[in-house]
Amino acid sequence: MTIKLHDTRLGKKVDFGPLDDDKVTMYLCGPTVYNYAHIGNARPAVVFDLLARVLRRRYELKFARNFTDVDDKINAASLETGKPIGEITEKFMRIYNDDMAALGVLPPDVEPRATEHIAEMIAMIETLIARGFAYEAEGHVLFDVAAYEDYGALSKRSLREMIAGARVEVADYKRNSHDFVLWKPSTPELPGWESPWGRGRPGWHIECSAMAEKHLGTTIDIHAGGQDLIFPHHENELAQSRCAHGGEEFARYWVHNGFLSIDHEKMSKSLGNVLLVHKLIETIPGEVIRLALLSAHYRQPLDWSDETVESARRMLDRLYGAVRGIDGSAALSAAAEPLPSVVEALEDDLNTPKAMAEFFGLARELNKATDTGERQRLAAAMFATGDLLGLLQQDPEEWFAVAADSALSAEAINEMIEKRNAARSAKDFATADALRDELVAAGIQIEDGPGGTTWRRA
RNA sequence: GGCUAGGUGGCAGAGUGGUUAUGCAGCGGCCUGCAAAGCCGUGGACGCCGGUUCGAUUCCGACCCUAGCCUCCA
Repeated sequence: MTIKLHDTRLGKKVDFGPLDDDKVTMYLCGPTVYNYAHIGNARPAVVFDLLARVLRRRYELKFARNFTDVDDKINAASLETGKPIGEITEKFMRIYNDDMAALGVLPPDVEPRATEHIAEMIAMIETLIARGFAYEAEGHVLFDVAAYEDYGALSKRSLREMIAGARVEVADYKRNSHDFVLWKPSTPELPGWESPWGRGRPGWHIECSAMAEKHLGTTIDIHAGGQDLIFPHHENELAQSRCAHGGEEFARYWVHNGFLSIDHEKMSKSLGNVLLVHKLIETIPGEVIRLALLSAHYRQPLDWSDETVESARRMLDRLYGAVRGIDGSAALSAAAEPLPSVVEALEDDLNTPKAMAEFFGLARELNKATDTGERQRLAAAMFATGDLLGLLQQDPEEWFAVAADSALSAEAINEMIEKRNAARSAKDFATADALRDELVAAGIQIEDGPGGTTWRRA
């Protein structure tokens, strides 16, 4: 079985094979660090973290995810808050990594920053000018889309259509309305670097091209990102890189995740429904958010709502419930392999819903098994599968103890359980039930099992 | 308007040219002092109209609807 991926350029699912037999390179467009990441930003981070995990099982992966730390939005934020640009970008890079870590996103192999690759960008722009794909105009350097005949191949648009549908006034220094900025001049108060075209700063698209080239080479295996980046960002990146590299292929597979909506509405500042990961993780376990983001196939649209979250939480309850109370599970998991059917589903274009269905099948098997050795073997497989998915990373007892809504301490709960069990032994069921009702009212569910009484948050 | 994706049972959400997705919720049973969890069983679906086919939710065409993109939003 080969890994299958849906390639945006071809518009279909294809067999994946890297350029190098056992090495894979992958680039993901990371955040522009001027604000907290929202849940929509988290989707590609989580989805492609999972893809990275899946790829690493078979290949030596070099995964790069950049930070865009020079951008007009950052400049605006600096102007607004009066804080230096570097302070803003440092702060939000740190927060971004912390927030993503809370969602089980493993650090990529490289996290290049745009500001540390200015020289590479300038060199690439010079090459583009020298080869006739870019021109200087009024302190700007622009990419000449007319010089690149495959422009539009990725986003499947023709230049003619785009020009016909253009709704924006064209700057008069552009030869063509779709020419895009590679370099633009900076005023003294804006961040800027000396260049052959004067003091200025790079355009957005060239950043990714330069960073991908520097860290992954001229041709990369997988380029990932959100669907909304296909045009213009990825189309432009593709154009720049190919033209700078003598027409060589830029990315062999283009993979894009679908959009996320909130309560069936587009997330936007004007609607006031922007959900920040930083805020969400205060009340929702990171694994719940992660699973919620993986509950739909990555290319499908995903609607985020309270139900989405609650549903993910219930799924995790079921998985954690199966492995609860099994000894030595953590030690066993080190040697265990993830469930083959889960791996297979993930290797089939990251079919996470299918993978979860298979995972639940394993949980059911475990719930049914009575033999201790069998239960340990199955539990080890559960944890190994969880490791692959970035789930089941907590101790099951801790998972069920997270009593966010309960005012009762663990000691108080255990005390009440003892009292209740004493009453039960004495066949005083009225007292026992009263205690249980009290706990339920506090958000604690009692479970009498063969090994004694356990509890969980409701 | 153009381009690209979608429209599946109460909800979420995979998949398939004829045979159980899965999770939650429902119903019946087992277990339990009663519950909860778990297990067993069960009802319920493929936007609309045509076409291909022995047979289509699955392929083809039209239509309706939804979403994203159409110069810097993941």
